[in-house]
Amino acid sequence: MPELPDLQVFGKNLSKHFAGKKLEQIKVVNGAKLKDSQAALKKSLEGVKLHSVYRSGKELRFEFDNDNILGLHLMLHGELKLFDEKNDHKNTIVELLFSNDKGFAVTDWQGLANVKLNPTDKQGVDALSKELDQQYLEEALQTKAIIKNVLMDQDIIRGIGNAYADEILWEAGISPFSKSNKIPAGKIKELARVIKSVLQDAEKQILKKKPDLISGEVRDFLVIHNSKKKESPTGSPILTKMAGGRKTYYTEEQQLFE
DNA sequence: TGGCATGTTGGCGA
DNA sequence: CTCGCCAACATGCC
Repeated sequence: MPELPDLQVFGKNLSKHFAGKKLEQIKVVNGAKLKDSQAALKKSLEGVKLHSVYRSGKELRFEFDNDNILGLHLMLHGELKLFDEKNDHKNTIVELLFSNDKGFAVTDWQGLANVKLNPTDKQGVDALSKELDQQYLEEALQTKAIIKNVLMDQDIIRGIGNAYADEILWEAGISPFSKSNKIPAGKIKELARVIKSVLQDAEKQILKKKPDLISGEVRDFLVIHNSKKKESPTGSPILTKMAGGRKTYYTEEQQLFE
């Protein structure tokens, strides 16, 4: 389950491989979760040059020269497989073949990964966008919901998942179970800064470790949401508890506002 | 060995 | 109406 920093790296690497290439063929192998038919995808995209690949929230976007955009959501277990690697792609959802005889498959054993033609953004702002600032956060946190659920709510902030929500809240010194509307302005300011720094730093770490990453995820550098670690960098025992149906990693160092 | 891990959606109940 | 929780989706991994 790649998260935002992984997707950021995938996007860059996919651009490297395929930007400027013409899409020869798009083939739907498992269309169960797709809103668009294979015919519609072919009509909109085949024969058109791929302009660029970028990330938006937890999606990748393939922007074509005719202004059509193919959105890709990998969900929990989706993977990208290049054709010039091994070719036994099980559980394929869709395949894209480009003009240089190369291409990639989107696979998912659970069948949940999906592509969508010209997706519309949810109302939330992207986690790395400049719209996500202290002021936006202050308004978004006018709710009784616990802070971790707000950070993961894609209608409020797009791109933060379970693992990075824990990392961000530890770095900001805020308990994940804090009531959002009880967090003081100073902490919100800190949180706005930390969201960016944690995500950007993670991308740097991934690029350093796996510069060509296009599938899977790198997360052994996570300091809190990491089952191999017993203590935070400052020596506090890492605790776990369920929240929002997910396992939450945190420590007593984080201040609880309620 | 089998419990755990991941995101989204939609339904339920407090 | 708001918020938290749960099931469903279906498999590989340590």
